[in-house]
Amino acid sequence: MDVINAKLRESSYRLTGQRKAVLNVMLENKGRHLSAEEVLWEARKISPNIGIATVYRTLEKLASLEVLYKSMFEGNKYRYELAEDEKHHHHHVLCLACGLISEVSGDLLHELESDLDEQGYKIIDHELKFYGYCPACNKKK
Amino acid sequence: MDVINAKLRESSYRLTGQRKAVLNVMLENKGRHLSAEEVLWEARKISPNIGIATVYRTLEKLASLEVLYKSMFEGNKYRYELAEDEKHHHHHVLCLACGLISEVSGDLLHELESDLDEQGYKIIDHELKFYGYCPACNKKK
DNA sequence: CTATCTGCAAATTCTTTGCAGGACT
DNA sequence: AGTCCTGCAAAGAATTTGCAGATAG
Repeated sequence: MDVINAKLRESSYRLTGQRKAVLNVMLENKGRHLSAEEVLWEARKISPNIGIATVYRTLEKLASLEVLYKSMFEGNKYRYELAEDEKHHHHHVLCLACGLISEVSGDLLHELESDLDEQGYKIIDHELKFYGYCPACNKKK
Repeated sequence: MDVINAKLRESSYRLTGQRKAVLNVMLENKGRHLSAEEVLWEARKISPNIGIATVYRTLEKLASLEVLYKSMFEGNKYRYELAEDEKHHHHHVLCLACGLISEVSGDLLHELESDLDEQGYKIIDHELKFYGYCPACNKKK
């Protein structure tokens, strides 16, 4: 939290009620992947008049500061999650049955990246998603 | 091509002029990743009155038959590429400088998948994207 | 004070859908 | 003939932007 505050200050970022609300929503949902719409509903419990534009602007800013991770799900929708240092590189498993998003840690990909390195690429980041069934749904089948 | 035709027939799929046009565009751009809009412009050279809706419907159908692969790029836009059997599992490298999309083959991910298997997941597919610089742009820096 | 932030509504961008007419087999 | 297909235009969904008023520092 101190780290987050420091990051915010760095970029002439005003800590308004609405931003506090969005930040609280994200902190209270550590580990979950929320859409902008979901953040809006939660944030309105704290800051009732907050609008969707403000939510988007805030999430965008927080993502650019790496306070949040932003990634695309369901092909056409971003979801945001609190960035936690321990899991800098993590991957998502999306359950095709129930929609559960779980996470896999592990940096299995360094090998592939150094291959690309040798080919002349400079890899900055990667994104990996798995599609399948979560343990609960897999059992039911 | 025979394989494609067979697939089409299987699903009471009519090979109209517009669909031939889209298919030709994709065949002529083997290895490239086209957006619906790009397919539209190319297809109009062959079938001048084709509309964007038809392009989407055709691409969707071809993707469902696994004649094409469909994947999300730039966060908000699908791109389509001809499916070639040899590279069933391949991954994308998106150059942050020039936008070039190149491909990596290799199924480095089985290891991670079997880990998940042991945890009770049933993994059906995965999608991996790398972000960085292609050899040409990396050199220029 | 004054630069930044907000809510609203309108605009954008990509994709999908409804419908009336047209075409393939 | 009858089902499937097409183009058009309108609808949808997610996100962004312009603007005039509000507010943090």
